[in-house]
Amino acid sequence: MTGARRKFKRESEEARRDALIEAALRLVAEGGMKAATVRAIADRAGVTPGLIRHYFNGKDELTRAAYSALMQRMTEDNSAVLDTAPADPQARLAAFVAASLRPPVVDPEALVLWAAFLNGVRTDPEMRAAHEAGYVGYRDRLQALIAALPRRADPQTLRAQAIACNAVIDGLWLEGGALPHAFAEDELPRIGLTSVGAILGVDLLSHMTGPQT
Amino acid sequence: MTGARRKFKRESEEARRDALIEAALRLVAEGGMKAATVRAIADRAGVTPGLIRHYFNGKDELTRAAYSALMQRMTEDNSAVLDTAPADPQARLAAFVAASLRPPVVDPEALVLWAAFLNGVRTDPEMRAAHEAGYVGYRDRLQALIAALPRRADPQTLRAQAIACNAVIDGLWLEGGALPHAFAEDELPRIGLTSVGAILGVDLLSHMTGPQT
DNA sequence: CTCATAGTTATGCATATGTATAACTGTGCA
DNA sequence: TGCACAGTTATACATATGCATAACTATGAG
Repeated sequence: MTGARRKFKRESEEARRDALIEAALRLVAEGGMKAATVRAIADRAGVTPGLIRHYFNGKDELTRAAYSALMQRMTEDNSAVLDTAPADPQARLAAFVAASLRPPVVDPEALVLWAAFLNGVRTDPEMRAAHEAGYVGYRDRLQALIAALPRRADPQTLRAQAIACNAVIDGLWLEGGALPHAFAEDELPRIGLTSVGAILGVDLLSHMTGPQT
Repeated sequence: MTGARRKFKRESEEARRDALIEAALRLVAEGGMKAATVRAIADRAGVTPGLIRHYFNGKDELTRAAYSALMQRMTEDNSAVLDTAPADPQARLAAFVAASLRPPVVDPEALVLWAAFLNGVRTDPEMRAAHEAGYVGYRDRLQALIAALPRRADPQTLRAQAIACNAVIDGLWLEGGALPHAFAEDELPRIGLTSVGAILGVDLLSHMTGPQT
């Protein structure tokens, strides 16, 4: 056996960071945080462990970067629906709620990732900040959609209703990820529209469109 | 320094197993699965690491036992309410739903534990079985309460509605654990009763009782 | 009181993990 | 072409982790 040194190709910083983050997320999704060791991550990304330290100050920083990327991806998936949504406020809200309860937002892998990072989010201030940002961003969008409904509601109840609707949606999102086979096609969006409609006192179910555009 | 051997007291098998399980759960709740090492668990339980192997075949078995204990405790907390619940079906269901959305069922620590064990539940067949048992147990109780309501509903929609209500409740349970400060006193039960009532087409909110008996 | 046994501790080991450091090499530039 | 540097690899190290084994001792039976 010749002790031949491994061949390699130089890549841009962005490409390498993305590859490492993606490898970390995949490993976490497959086997929990425990499975995402520096060696496993490097192997999955096709590099050697030392390179992680070249692009990140340590494993913790890579973990934080991976979580930020996850949050960003999820919020993007979700808000993209508003670009093609109709103008009618009620239909618009219905589209947003339904999109939050369908793939790719509802996804077993996303749930596992969320759970795996939960403790870090509690503990690490930076991860906590990233989480808060993503959470309030989503809730603000939801609240804006609710505020646009043709009805009268004072700011206080508006905010309370936004929290309530967000809770129902988040909860159903969790259930959909945890028990993918328990729900029939479009059953989750239907439950969500029923519940959110009940909280707001409007009918959203009739505005539900078929499976994503 | 005298190499004095540590003093110890003999305990019953049950006491030792309980202590080790409790120590493991506390550590997981505080720092995730990663924090629950054999040494840390033994230290927290006031014994030395070797003893874990005396009472469990390995760390995995202790982990499984801890999860089973957790599931058992949670389902007990929840079903205890039915013992003192009123006889009227509607009030009975309302009491059950509300209890599921109040402490001690809703609890940040419980959520963290749930998340920490999620990957193991997916992976390990035994943990999966324990989870399924607890889940269907809860859903069956809920479905029985729904079936007792004075209205007509065929078995198929009954089951679908039970799943939907369960999803809403679970979701709100999650939110309550994740954001303890986001909800006012009894706001979570109120949201839950509103949503479940909407799904079933009955009024549950008027049957809500004050904070737990 | 004696003593055997099972509960408990102490020690050691093989492996895994994160990180530091040095050696190598592909790549753009003069 | 040749060179210098940043990207990449290889190696080493200190510590942590789960597990095995042997030594010890609290406790109950006789």
